[in-house]
Amino acid sequence: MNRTLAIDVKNHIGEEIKLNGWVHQIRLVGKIKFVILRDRTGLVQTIVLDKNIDISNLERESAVAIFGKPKLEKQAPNGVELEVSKIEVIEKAQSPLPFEVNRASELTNVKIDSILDHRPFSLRNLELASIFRLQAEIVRAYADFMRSQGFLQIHTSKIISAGTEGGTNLFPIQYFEQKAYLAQSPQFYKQMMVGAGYERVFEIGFVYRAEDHATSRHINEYLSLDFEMGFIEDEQDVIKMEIKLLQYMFEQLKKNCAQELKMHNVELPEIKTIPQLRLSEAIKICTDKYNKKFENENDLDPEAERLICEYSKKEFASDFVFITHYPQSGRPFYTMPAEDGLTRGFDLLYKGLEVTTGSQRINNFEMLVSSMKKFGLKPEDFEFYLEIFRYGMPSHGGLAIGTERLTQQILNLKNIREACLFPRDRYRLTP
RNA sequence: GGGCUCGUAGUGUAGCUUGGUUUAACACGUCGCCCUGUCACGGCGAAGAUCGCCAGUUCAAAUCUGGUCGAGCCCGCCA
Repeated sequence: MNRTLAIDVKNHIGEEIKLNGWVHQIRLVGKIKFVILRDRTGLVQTIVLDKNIDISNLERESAVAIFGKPKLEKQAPNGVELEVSKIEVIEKAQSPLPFEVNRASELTNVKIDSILDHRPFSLRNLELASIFRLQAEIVRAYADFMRSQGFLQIHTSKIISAGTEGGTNLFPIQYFEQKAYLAQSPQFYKQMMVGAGYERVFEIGFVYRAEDHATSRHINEYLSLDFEMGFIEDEQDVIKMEIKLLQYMFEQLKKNCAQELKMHNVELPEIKTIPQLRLSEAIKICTDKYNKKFENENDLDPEAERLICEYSKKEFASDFVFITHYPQSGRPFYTMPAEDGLTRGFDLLYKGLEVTTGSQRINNFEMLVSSMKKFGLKPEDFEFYLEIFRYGMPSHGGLAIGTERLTQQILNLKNIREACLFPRDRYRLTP
């Protein structure tokens, strides 16, 4: 017999059908027994009235086949339930279960560490599973949008010979007789592909940061949504592209993830435009309006990021805010300089957290080489990268979005690890 | 690299400040009995923890001290 999905049960009233799934809940109410079945499409209530059907040994979370006839029933959830004729246990679940998986998280209140220790099992929970359904939609919408704008999807190596952006640490790996590193960004490669003639490219791939921190917003391997575009006027073209991207993405999420958003009590706003502040203005706002003191005026610290987002929400009714005109000292060597020691680099903050870094890049060969030297890098080590800059490199720019951070902020998750299936952090290598 | 906090049944917590009537409590889960409309079902009962580990102080340690292992958070840095 073909299998029917939970979501389709209502279309088979009166027919004998087979359901497959997991035993979500068992409720014994006297001589009536309810078995709630869960499959990938959701829940469906089944009812056992025949006293010859023995379910006394049925365990929650066992994988089962349930046979029976659906009927309309006012008292059932969604008005439909299946009257059981037979239950087959495909594979029994052992007791005890690692934790209560069939309830809303606010009721089970399981700690992130227990969730991650039992990661596949934890995703039996509808609320936890919904995070990754939404994340899949974020990534799908990203790819669809980029393609619609003429971007080519590329896949570049995560095994590299040298780092791109000085500051962050690289994971060294042994590559036969050579020393190699895990890529911290596809930066060089996406720029090279712009110069190659594709003009517009995007990549969805893991990147690796050997940063020795343990916070609710850092993981050492994360999924980076990168794009790079050629023949731009300046960084504003990149910013405009990201605004259109986020508008499209939010529309798609509202349309295709209504259930997931509702499960997390999230109502996505319509993005009209996104305000911009120069870094110097942002610092002034923090100092003047919030009495914040800065030790380093090259960047906003996490507290300042939260304050500026609070300000943006109040003044512009926007959860997002771009910070622009960062000084050269805080940005990577390939960032296009602007007047007064500033750059054409920007960040995007969302609900108090940095989710994007981008910029216009240097496209002139001599300027790039001299910038490299200023940063203490040897141009001869990067010949593979520099070559294309000799042969007519267009003006260009791009950005990178942290997928898990974006997911975390959209769903108001406390910890970024909740937005990552198998997070790699300072101490965790399994599962 | 610097700082702060937490480890108590399968899960989540209380108890620790002020060591002793604690036989370590509560909720969920598990097991048994009852219940013909549950939907966070309900009622009655039961099992399940040498209080992370090691050492110390003490007549007495879940409780105080030191070490150790594990975990969470903040800062620097970053998406």
